[in-house]
Amino acid sequence: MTLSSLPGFRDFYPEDFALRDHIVSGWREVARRYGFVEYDGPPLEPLELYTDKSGPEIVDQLYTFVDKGNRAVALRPEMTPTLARMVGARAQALPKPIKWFSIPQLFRYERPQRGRLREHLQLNMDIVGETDVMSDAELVAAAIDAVRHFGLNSEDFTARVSDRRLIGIVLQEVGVPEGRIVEAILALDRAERQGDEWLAARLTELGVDEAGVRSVLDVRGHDLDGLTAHFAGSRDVAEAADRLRAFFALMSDHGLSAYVTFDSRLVRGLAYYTGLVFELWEREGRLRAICGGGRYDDLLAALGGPDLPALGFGMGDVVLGELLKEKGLAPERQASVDDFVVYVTLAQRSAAIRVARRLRERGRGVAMDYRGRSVGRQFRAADQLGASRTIVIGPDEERDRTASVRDMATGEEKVVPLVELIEGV
RNA sequence: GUGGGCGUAGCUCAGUAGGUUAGAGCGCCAGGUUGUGGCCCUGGAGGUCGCGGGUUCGAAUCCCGUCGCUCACCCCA
Repeated sequence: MTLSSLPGFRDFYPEDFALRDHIVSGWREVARRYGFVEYDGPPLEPLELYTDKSGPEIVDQLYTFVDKGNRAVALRPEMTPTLARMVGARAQALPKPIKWFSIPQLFRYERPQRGRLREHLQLNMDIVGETDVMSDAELVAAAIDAVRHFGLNSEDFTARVSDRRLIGIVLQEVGVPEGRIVEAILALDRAERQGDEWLAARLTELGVDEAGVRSVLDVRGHDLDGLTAHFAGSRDVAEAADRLRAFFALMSDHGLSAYVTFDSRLVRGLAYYTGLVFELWEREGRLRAICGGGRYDDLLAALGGPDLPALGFGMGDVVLGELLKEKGLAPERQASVDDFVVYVTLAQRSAAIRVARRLRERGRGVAMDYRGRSVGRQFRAADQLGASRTIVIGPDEERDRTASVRDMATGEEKVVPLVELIEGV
């Protein structure tokens, strides 16, 4: 048996599953606290759901095949098209804002690397049907809490925030033609990796004159005030900046100011964002973004869904999991057993099983030895399982209807009547 | 898709001027005489040295290919 899992796919051994479950239940808890409700869709979707509206690079990375009914199908690479369809079907009936979350397993055929596999779990939280800046702030707050929940704080990670509309207006101010704003925005995104020279050349290509290019390079990295000061003459810039200021004021109300910073260099690669964009990053490490999202007011309609404003984010379990392991915040193992019931001789086995049953009925996690090994070995097994108590049933205990209960942490042991043992749980 | 590094037991790693049955620690299993764990002692299981081919009398050690992991690109949920 030499079969291994496919590249980029994971086997979850119990200790791995412990981390996965820790993350997933933490996310659920945070989503619940923000008033989001959970939904899910099929992992397998019609291929057209993605080919029609998604970019070619996404289509290249799709897991696709033709099923036995001769349908072209794909494993879902993202959740938004499914969300658009589901919300679309009931758009009229659902009270707004619609606050839904999901933790789908998503698939993408690409080169696996640290923090990026071909499959991952991703928390998706979306708000549909609301444009107020308060929804922007609450969504980012939820994203931050979805990381803070695991014990990370503002020394560990930070949220970079920007606004596509503001950046678009700035680009318009410096002379990018109306129809090429999106291209210029994507160029800004690539410039993070390609450098200023590349950006200058690209902007020139897009029709920006020398002064405009200099202007863009100047304001890259400026804070919000610096940016508005630079374009002091523009009412549009001032207005767009005001929304961001309101956003930061709200983040302060959420008590999360320490986490958020405006970053004019952040634009995110996806073409469909129309306003707020944000990413969560580990402060020091070389890991990828923990999370990314933003406002996409036109996307649902573009996907054939309802014409409703929306915003959302995706947060993968892979990068977050790496980070938790790095910081020593990952659980070592799944919850251990509560009680280990020892039978001293085979004659007490039945009595011991009955005790175990009563304890289980009370909700205790109980384990026993199967082979009647020596008491010493049974204790060792109890220790290995991390039992908090070991309950010994021997001839004396059986006769007296008692049990010897040993606290495994302190080593303290006492004889307790069975009734008390069971009722005391 | 492109380039670099790596690939020996479940884990962390030794082991090259190529030479008889490939090692250690941890972990696992069984004992240490049948009523008590964490320590200790003894024994054991477990490896086609990633896989395939080549060079050689002989390869874990050299060469080629391939797969996987990883890092940097590319791209990004």
